[in-house]
Amino acid sequence: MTKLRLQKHIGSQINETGVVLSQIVSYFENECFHKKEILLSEGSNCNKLFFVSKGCLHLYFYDSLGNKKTTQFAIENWWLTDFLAFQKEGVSNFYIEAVENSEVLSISFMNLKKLLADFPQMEKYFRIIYEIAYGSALMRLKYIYSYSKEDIYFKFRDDFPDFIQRVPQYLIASFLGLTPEYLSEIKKK
Amino acid sequence: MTKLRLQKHIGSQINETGVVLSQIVSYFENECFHKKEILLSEGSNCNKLFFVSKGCLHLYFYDSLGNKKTTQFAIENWWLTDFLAFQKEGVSNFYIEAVENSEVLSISFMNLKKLLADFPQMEKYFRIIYEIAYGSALMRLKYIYSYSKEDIYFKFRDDFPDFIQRVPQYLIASFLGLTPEYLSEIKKK
DNA sequence: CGGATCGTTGATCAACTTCAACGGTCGTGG
DNA sequence: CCACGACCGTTGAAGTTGATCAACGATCCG
Repeated sequence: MTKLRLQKHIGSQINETGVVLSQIVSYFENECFHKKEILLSEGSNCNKLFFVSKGCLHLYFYDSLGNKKTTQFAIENWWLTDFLAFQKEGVSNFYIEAVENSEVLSISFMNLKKLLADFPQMEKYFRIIYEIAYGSALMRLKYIYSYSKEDIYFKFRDDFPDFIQRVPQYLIASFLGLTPEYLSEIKKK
Repeated sequence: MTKLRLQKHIGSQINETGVVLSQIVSYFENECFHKKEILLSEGSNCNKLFFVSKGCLHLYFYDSLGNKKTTQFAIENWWLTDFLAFQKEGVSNFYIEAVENSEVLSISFMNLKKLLADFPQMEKYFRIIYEIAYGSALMRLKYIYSYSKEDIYFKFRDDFPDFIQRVPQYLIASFLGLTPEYLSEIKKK
């Protein structure tokens, strides 16, 4: 049962009985996606928040030259959506696609509001989730401002060695903000 | 009374009586800093969260070449700290400095925990604050990945015209991740 | 007045991109 | 089971963006 993973994760952040936790996860829907399947398209309304219980997703958009740019990955225990669109229930500029066959829990904006109203403890959970996500976004910005692209790659490789294995190189390149060709050149050293 | 600004801001996000709101803001301390004064130093423990009620702060660090890099500004109604260090009550790698003479409300990590325990409604408030902050960090990352430095400057100038006026140019340059010289060249056009 | 601070200018240089071509691998259909 | 094409990584040459460095000007303030 893949909801167990979410239940555990919530339980690790807030103090609640198993009964309450299982009520909470009942607000979520279980969905499976195979590799390359699209969960969210540009131009469509972003009204779902995803929790990855197995597999890997990525969030990307097309820049003005038509290149795909990956800005986020999400693996097990991570949350993903186009947060900007989700917050205002608006149209998204992004795509979300499965990098691997993935199992995902999803919740609609409406149901999330309902969940937060019914279980105010969940405000704390999401406060923590956003806090961590914000912290890591800032860390990423700091890296971008601090290091050359070469160093950024090395840092990433050292910090997330499993990621390098799991995700094709051109996605890594896109995520780190450099071209596949240049990444290839860096790797030679 | 500068706490009024915070009170209003909290009131705009969560539904509470004036009485409760004024209890909430009583957890904060009022502090004033003059231009260039330092609120947080690298190497010191980051145990305070700041809310700007008047003025402007910036968060920066020194890169490996010894250049100051500004990663965040905070003006009225914004929260600022080294969130990574604050979360784990750890040592900071950043400085926070007043760009202008500023009035700030501060709260220690301990008191924030106390506040959240005493007024669980505040979890919602901070959930929203982090949600917005995270959204804007992602937007910034998207800009960095999408546009040339020239375009980033133009976007910034169009989106935050008052900022350009208020903050010296070399800080803008640092924040946008380009050199003052290059920014100068861009402006010529 | 004199110094510190900030913005500007132009020359040189390095980091990184772009483009075009090639080679390997994997999966699918014949 | 083989052959083909799609997909992905690699290579090298040429081109661009933006950084660096040094010098000069302007302004502000004590």
